[in-house]
Amino acid sequence: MDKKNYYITTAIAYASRKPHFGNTYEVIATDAIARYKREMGYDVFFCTGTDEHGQKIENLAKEAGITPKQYVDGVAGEIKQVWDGMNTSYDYFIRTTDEGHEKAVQKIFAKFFRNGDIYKSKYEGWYCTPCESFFTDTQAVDGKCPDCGRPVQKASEEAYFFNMNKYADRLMAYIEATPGFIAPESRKKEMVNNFLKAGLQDLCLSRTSFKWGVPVDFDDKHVVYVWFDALCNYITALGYDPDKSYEEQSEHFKKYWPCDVHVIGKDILRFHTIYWPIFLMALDLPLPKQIFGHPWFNFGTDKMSKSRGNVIYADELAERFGVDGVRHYALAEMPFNADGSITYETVIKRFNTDLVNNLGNLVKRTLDMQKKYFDKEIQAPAAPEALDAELKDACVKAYAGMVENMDAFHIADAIDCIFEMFNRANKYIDETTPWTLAKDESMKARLGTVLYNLLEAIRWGAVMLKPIIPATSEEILSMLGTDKCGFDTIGTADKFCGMESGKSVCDSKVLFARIDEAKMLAELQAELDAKRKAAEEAAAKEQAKLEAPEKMPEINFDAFMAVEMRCAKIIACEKVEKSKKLLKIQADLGYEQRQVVSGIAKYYTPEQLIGKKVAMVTNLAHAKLCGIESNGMILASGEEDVRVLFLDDAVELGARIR
RNA sequence: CGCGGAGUAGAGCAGUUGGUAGCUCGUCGGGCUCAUAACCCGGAGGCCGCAGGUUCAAGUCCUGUCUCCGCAACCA
Repeated sequence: MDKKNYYITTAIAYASRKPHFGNTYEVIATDAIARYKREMGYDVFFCTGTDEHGQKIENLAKEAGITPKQYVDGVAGEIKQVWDGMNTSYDYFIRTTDEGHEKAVQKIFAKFFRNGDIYKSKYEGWYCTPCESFFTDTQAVDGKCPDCGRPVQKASEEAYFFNMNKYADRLMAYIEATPGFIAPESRKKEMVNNFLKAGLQDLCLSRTSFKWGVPVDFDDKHVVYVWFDALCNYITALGYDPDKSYEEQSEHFKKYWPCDVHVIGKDILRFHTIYWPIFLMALDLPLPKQIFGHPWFNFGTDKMSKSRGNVIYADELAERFGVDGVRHYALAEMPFNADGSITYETVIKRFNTDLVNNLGNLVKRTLDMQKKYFDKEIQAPAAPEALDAELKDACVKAYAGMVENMDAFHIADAIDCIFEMFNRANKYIDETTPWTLAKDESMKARLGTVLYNLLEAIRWGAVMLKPIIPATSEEILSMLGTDKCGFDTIGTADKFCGMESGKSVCDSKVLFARIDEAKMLAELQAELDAKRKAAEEAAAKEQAKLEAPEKMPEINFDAFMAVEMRCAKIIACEKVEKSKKLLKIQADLGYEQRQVVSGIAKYYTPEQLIGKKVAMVTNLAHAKLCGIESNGMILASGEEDVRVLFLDDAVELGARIR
């Protein structure tokens, strides 16, 4: 192999709805890395795509009155459009509904079953449709999903399970032996301490409760679990053939697998650092070299969410700031290890400061002087001075810093290095005062040299910006009239001579138009308010719908009477440490005392409860919550706004309630 | 005592192996006029969460403590 290969992926986007700015960040960041690696001489394969199966999509399609396939075709198209709009240079866009992918997933599943990694058993638990997740009794009784808080349904189904523990030790050894496998480092500890050391549970890999998924070909009641289906994209996108060993795979596959880096959101690290490597071990394939869990963008200090009406879309931002305005903001503003924050104010500030004032103005003032003083003709750098070396050094330093940071995925720091160099160039103009030189005919050679150095510095900067804002980079280089565009034309002091004297530059253009901050902020704020209002109205509508709740199956009188409810007086109550939701309650039933743990800490303080009489279910199976014994249940209403059912003080302790 | 991260100028952040506390934005003042009221220079503004300790010397090491965040657990 005479070329270094580099395989990089994003997580595939779930095709339930259009991705917001936070989702789009991942693709932009991955694109910047992919472009950077290409410039560095790697043969890069950059893969992204859409995850299109699952009950949630089946439901959304049903609501829309179309088939799931029609639904995902629409959304996948929308996602692709956003990715394309952001000028992302993916080499392959995979959809999990692609025939080749589905076939391969079926074969992998069957192979696991043949090899004994998957066994058939029975699953009983609670299922949250939006989250596509099963929960055990201890996780989700009382009917709510621990992740999203929405109701879960009781589900019992025959299912296929993957024997995780068979590979846990090997995975642990791999993680320990591969520094940087989980990045950033802090995430590694979370995964190892919380999951691997605690012991893995076997993962349920099939579903029978809905149809929209890859069917298990030897047992067609089942469809494959969406996460399994989705993770496989990383190898099916390379044309993985489950019937062959690694050595027998296609040249294309072997060229790029194992993957160099999976860029993913920090929220799905568990799937990528635990389940995915284990699946690969079961396939006898080499493991990816690195999983990079990037942080998320918040809106100010809040999470972006549709219900809050604060969702920002990349393409809408691009209408105001241009594609490169959005790319630059996303890449420059996101810290490496902590969540980033987007506000309209910072978007405008960064745009004006970096792109308009520092970069755009530098290019324009330099080109305008070249035109004014030399009719655009590039002069030979014939009259050097000590000052010139400082500018040259700044360029060399910027390149070295950019490379170091990009290699570590510290994209924002890499951008800082580049803009610091532009800053130095602006200062150089002040130091050399070309307009003064222009007044003295004898300084003509010096003036030509100064402008040459400036043009060259701009060329270096433009080349360095290729991975970040490719369209702008290209535009600057074309204005300079140069074809020296690659990383190989910059980097060391001896290469500070790419501009060719005798050639001409082109007319300057305004690269980024200055934005009136107050004016646009007012516009954007008005839009945001409108969105908020719409979200509130939608929520109100939703609320109105709830007046006719879904009916539960009828039960007979005996079934109802099987629930023993009695009046109890709360005699002591305290918060459960380490828990946001739980109160530990001692209640007196008259004939005995009970300890009950209740998840109402958000709504009641202990003082509000002590001395009150409440309705208690007394024959509920006891359980442990956060390690604390609970023997009963305090009745309360509501899901979002919980209210305890207090009883009239006249009710006798221990009195049966029916 | 479940695991881990963070608390530094008005805001957002850097501070590597302990040795005069920096950057960006904002703010105040000055300079320049090639340029998109852009560019350049300078000032003000911090007892580096709190309390102890080690040291000639601590944002940086140790101990304790408070607060915030992530993961896990969790609404009987």
